[in-house]
Amino acid sequence: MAPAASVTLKTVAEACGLAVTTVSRALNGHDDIALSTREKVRQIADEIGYVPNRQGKALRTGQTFTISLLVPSHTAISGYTSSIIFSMGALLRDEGYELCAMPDYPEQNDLGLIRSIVENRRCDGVILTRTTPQDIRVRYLLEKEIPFVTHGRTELATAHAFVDFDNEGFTEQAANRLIDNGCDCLMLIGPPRELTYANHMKLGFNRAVNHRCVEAIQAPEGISLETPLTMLREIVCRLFRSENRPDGIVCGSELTALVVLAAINDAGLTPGEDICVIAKQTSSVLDHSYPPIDACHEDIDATGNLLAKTLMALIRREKPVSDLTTIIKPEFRWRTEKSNSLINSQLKTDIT
Amino acid sequence: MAPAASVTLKTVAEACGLAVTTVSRALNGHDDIALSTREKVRQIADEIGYVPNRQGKALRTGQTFTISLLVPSHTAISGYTSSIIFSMGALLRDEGYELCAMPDYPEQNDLGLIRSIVENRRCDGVILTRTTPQDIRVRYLLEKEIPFVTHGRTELATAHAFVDFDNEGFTEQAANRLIDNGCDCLMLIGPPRELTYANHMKLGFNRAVNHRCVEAIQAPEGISLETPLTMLREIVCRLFRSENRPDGIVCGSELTALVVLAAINDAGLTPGEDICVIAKQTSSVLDHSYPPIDACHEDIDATGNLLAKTLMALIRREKPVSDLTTIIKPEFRWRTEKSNSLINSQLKTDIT
DNA sequence: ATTGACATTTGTATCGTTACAGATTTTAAT
DNA sequence: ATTAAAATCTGTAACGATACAAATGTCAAT
Repeated sequence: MAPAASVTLKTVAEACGLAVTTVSRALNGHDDIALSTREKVRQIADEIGYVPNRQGKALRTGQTFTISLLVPSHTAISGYTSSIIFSMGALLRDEGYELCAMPDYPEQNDLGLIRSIVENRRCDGVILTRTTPQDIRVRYLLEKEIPFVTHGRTELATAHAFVDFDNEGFTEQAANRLIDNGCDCLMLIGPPRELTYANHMKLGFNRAVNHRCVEAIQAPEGISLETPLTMLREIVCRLFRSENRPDGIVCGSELTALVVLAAINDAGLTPGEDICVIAKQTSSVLDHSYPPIDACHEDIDATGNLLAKTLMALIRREKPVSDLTTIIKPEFRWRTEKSNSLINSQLKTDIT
Repeated sequence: MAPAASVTLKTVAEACGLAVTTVSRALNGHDDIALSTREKVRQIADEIGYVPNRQGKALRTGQTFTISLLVPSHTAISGYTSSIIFSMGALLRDEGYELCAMPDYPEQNDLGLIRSIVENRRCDGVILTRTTPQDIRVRYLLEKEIPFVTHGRTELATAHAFVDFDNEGFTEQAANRLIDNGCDCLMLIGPPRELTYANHMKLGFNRAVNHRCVEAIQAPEGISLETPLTMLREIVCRLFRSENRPDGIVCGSELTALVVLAAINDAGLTPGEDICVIAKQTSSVLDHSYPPIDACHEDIDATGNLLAKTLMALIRREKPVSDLTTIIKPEFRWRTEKSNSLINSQLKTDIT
C-alpha cells in the first residue's frame, strides 16, 4: 500500500508504456491526447499514487498556485489573523490556490519579507494589510508587477486593488450617536498615526464634532489601538480621574473598548452613565461585554472573501484594476437603550 | 538600478568569468574555493542583485527551509493563531527557516492538507495543534518520517516530539481553589471530547472533586470551549436560572469565561458571589475582565518558541525524540480577594 | 626538470516538470 | 491505391540549482 519513495511522471510513464510528455499532457487534460489515453493515464496515475511535484512544476512554468498573506506582528491577541486566514483560505482553495500566511516583522526591515517572497517566486499573488499612505511594500509590488490586493488604502498615485472598511463613516456616525445620547466632550482612540486609516478615522470624527459643536479631547500621548493593554488601562484611567475628562469615547477596536470599560470602573465611574463607549468590533467578543455597548461591526470573514475574489480576478485579468476597489459600509448594532429608534435588524451570526 | 528580469547563477558566473559550479560553491562558502574568489563572487552577486531561486534549490537538494504550521479552523476569534505564528516565526527565521501557516479545514477530509503538504514537499518540518488521542495526521507523519512537533499530546504507541500544557494540573488546582473559596457544586467547561486534552482536564477536575467530596455537574450537552459564543451564553444562562446550578466554574478558555460572566449577569446573579469563575487565559484580555477573576496563564509565546526549538533540534538530529517532550507547568494569577495568601508574583507582561 | 601532493576550478548529469518542434499514425478524400 | 489533412504521440531542451568526478594549476621536495 505504501507508495514508493518517489512516484514521478517517469514512473507513471513506464507503468503506462507511454512517453513522459504524453503522460504530462494527458494529466493536464490537453486535447491533443486521445480521450481514451487521458482516462487510462489518469487511472493508472491514481492507482500508483502519483502527485505532481510542485517544485518541478513551478521551476518550469513559474506558477506556484500559492498566495502569500503577510501577517504583520501588530495584530496579535485579536482574532483578526485567524479570521482572515480562514475566510481567504477557503475561497482560494476552491479556486485551486493555497494560502500561505507568513509572519512579517516590519521593525527589522520594511521590505525584508516581501522581497524574499517575491525574489524566491514563492507565490502568484500577495495580500497585504495595515497599509500606510506611502506604503513601500505596495510600491515595491507595483514596480515588480506582482498581483496583490491590500486590506486598506494608500495615497499613492498609481491605482491598485484594495478592500477597505469605511472607517470615516464609522467614526462620524459613532460620534453623532454619542452626541445624540448627550455626550459633549468626545475622545477618539484610533490606530497608530502612520496607518492610512488613522486619518480616515480622524476625518469622520472631526466632522461630527465640528458640525455638532461639541468639545473634543486628544487621546493621551502614546495611546492607540496597539498600546499594550495594561499600559492603556493605566493611562486612560488617569485621564478619567482628571478634571478634563471625556464623557464619550469612540474606540477603533473591541479589545480597546473592553479595557476602556475596565479603566472607567477603575476610576470609580459608571460606564454608560459617566462615560459612554462605542466601538468597532471585528469578532463576537464584544457582544458579551459588560455592560453592553454600542458597536459597529466590520465583518472580517466577508472582507477575507472579497480580498480573495479580488485577487483571483486580478490574476486572471478579468477586470481592470480600477474595478477592483471596494469600500465596505459600516453596520451598527445598538445595544444601549437611550435611542431605541435605531435598531439594526441585520445582525450577523457568530464567527466561530 | 532595477535588476534584470532574472538574475541566476549563470548571470553571476558570466559577470565573474567563472563557471556556474564555482559560483554556486563560492556563494555557499565551500572551502575548496579560494577565499579571494569567494569574496569576489559574493561582492559581484550582491552588486547585480542575485537571489538564489528556492524552487531550483529545493528541486535539487530536497530542502525547502520552510516549516508548515497547520492552523485548524476552530481556533478563530482568539489570539492563539497570531501569537503562535509570531513566536515560532521569529525563532525559525533566526535559524534560516521560514514559517508558513496554512489554514486546515478538517471537516472536509482529515488528511487533506497534510497530505498535500507532504506530497508536494512544501516544507522540511511540520507543527500540528489540536491533537486527538489517535491523531491520524500524527500517524501519517510518523509513517512518512517527516520531522514534526505537536502542541498537545496523543496516545499513540510510537513516541513523538511535543510541547503540552499541564491542563490536568490546571483543572485540579483551579477546582481546589474554588472549593477553598466555598464552592460546593462545580462545573467544568472544557474542549470538545475528541481532543486529547479534554481528558486531561477531566482527570484533574475529577480528582479535586473526589478528594474534596464536593458535587459536580456535567456541562450541558453540546457545550464546549468551541461552542459559538451566543449559543453558549444562552444555554449556560438557562442552566444558571435552574434549580440545580453550579456555584463554581472552571473554564478552559478566556473567551468562554467572558461569556460565562455575561450569562451570570443575564441570570440576575452576581459573579464572584453567586457563581465563581476561574479560567485558563492565553492572552492579556482576561486581565481586564469585569469583575476580575482568577486565572491560569498559558504562555503561548513561550510555547511557540519551544515548539520551534524542538523542531529545529529534531531536524538537526541533535537529540533523541524521547528528550523532545515538554509539559509546561501552570502559573496562576489570583485576582479575587478571598485567599490573599496565594499571590503569584511572576506575572508576565502584556502580549502585544 | 620531474614528481607528487595539494589547492582550485570546471564539465556533465540530474532533480521533476513542461514547451516546442518534429515524428508517427489514423482518417478522409480523391 | 495515393495523398493530404488531422489526430495522436514522442524526443530534446530547458527552468535554476547542486553533486560528483575529473581536470587544471600551484608549489615544494627531490
